[in-house]
Amino acid sequence: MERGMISVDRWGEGSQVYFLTHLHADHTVGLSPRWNKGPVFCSHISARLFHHKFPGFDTSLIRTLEIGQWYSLSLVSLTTGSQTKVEVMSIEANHCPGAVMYLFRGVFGITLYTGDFRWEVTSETTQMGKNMLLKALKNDKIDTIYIDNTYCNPSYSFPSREVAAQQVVNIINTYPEHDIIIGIDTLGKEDLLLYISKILNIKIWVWPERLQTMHLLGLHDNFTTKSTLTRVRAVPRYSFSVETLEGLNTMHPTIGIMPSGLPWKLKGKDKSCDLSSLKTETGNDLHMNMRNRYTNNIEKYHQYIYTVPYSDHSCFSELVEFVKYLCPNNIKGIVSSSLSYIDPCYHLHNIYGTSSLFPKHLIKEERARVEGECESTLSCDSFTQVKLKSKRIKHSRLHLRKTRVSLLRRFKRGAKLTTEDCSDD
DNA sequence: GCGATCAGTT
DNA sequence: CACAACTGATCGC
Repeated sequence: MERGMISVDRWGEGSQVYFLTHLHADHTVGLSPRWNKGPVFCSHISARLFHHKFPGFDTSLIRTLEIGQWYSLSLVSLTTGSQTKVEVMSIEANHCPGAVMYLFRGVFGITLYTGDFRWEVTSETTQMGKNMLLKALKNDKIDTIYIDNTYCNPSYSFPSREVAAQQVVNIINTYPEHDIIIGIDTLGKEDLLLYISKILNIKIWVWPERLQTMHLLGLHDNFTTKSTLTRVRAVPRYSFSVETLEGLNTMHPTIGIMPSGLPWKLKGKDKSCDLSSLKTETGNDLHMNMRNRYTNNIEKYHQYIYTVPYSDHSCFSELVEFVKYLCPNNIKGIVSSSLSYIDPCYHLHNIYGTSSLFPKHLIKEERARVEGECESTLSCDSFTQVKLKSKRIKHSRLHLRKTRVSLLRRFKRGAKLTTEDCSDD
C-alpha cells in the first residue's frame, strides 16, 4: 500500500480513504462523532452500529461495502502525483458482528488486511470467506498479508467456539440452582449467548445498552433486561470480578464464567480445577474424547469463576492453516503491542511453506530477517507512546524495562519511525 | 467541555 | 506470565 492513500483501522491524519474492520474500541482510537477527515468504508452491520457507538456521526461519510464484491476507487498516488485505481473487496472475518477483512488490489500489488479474525474450519462463515478469497484471487498470489497475530504462538491452542460454547452449557448445567453471570464486551460473543439461550431454552439478561445492540443486530427474542425472567446474565467484563462474585454469593449462589482465548490464572492461588463434576449433556463418550485435549482449558479460576476457551481470534494452528492456504509473499503482524510483534512472524515464517522447522543454523538468520520485516510495520503511534512512556518517572519497573529494551532495540536497528509508518498499510 | 494518554482490571 | 477490550483518572487545551 502506498502511504497517504489508504488507512485501515487507523484514524490519524493523512489518508484519502479510511477502512474500518470492526467496531471494537481498540480499532477505533481516534474515531469520534465529529470525524471529518474522509470517507469511512465498513460493512453494513458496522454501519448500523455506528450511530449507536458514535451518536451524531456524519452519515454522509459512511460508505458501506457489500461483502464479497469488488469496488473500484480512484485515488492519488503520493509518489507519482497521478490518479491510480485501487480495488477493494471485504471478506467475512468471523470475529464479531460486522467484522470484515479487506483485500486490496492496486499499483502496490495485492494486499490482504485481516483485521481481527477467526479462521475456524468448522464455521460456515470461514468457509464463505475462504470461497470469496478463492474466487477473488483466482490464480493470483497475495503480496502481503497483514495478519491478526494476537495468538500467533504455538502455545495458543483452543477448540472451536462451538465446542467451547458446549463447555459453557455444561458448566451451567452443573449448577442448576445457581445464578450464572458471563462476562462480555460491548460487541461480540452473541453466538455464544444465542447457543446457551437456545439449548437451555431461556432468555439471557443483558444491560439496557447491550439490549439495544442486540436489537440493532436483529436479535429480538433471546435477550431481556428483566432479571426476574432468567438465572443467566451477561454482564460487562469490567464489572466482572472476584469481588462481584463474592458479593453476589452472599445473596444467592452464583457462578461466573469468563469466555476467553487465554486461560486466566489467579496469582499465587490454587489452580486446581474440579472437572469431575462436569458432565456432557448427552453423556456422549466420543464427544468427550474429542474435547479431551482441550478440557484442561476449562479453568476454575476461583471458587466461583470458570474460564472457558471461547475465542474470537484465531489460535495458532488456524493461523498456520490460513497462511498455508494463501501462500503470501509477505506476512506482517497487526498487533505490535509489547514484545509480541516479533515472535508471531517468526513462528509463522518457520512453518510457512514447509512442514518442518528450519535447520538450526538458519533460524538465527531467519529470525533476523523476520524481525527486520516486522520492524517496518511499526507505527508512529507506538513510537510516540514509547517516547512518552520513557520520559515518565513514575512507572512500574517492568514497564520501564520493557520500553527501554524496545526503544533501544528499535533505535539500534535503525527502524524508520516517521509519519510515513503511521498512516496505512 | 474536548481529545489524548495512562493505569488498572478480568 | 500473556491478550483484548474496556473504564476511569488525569493532563493539557
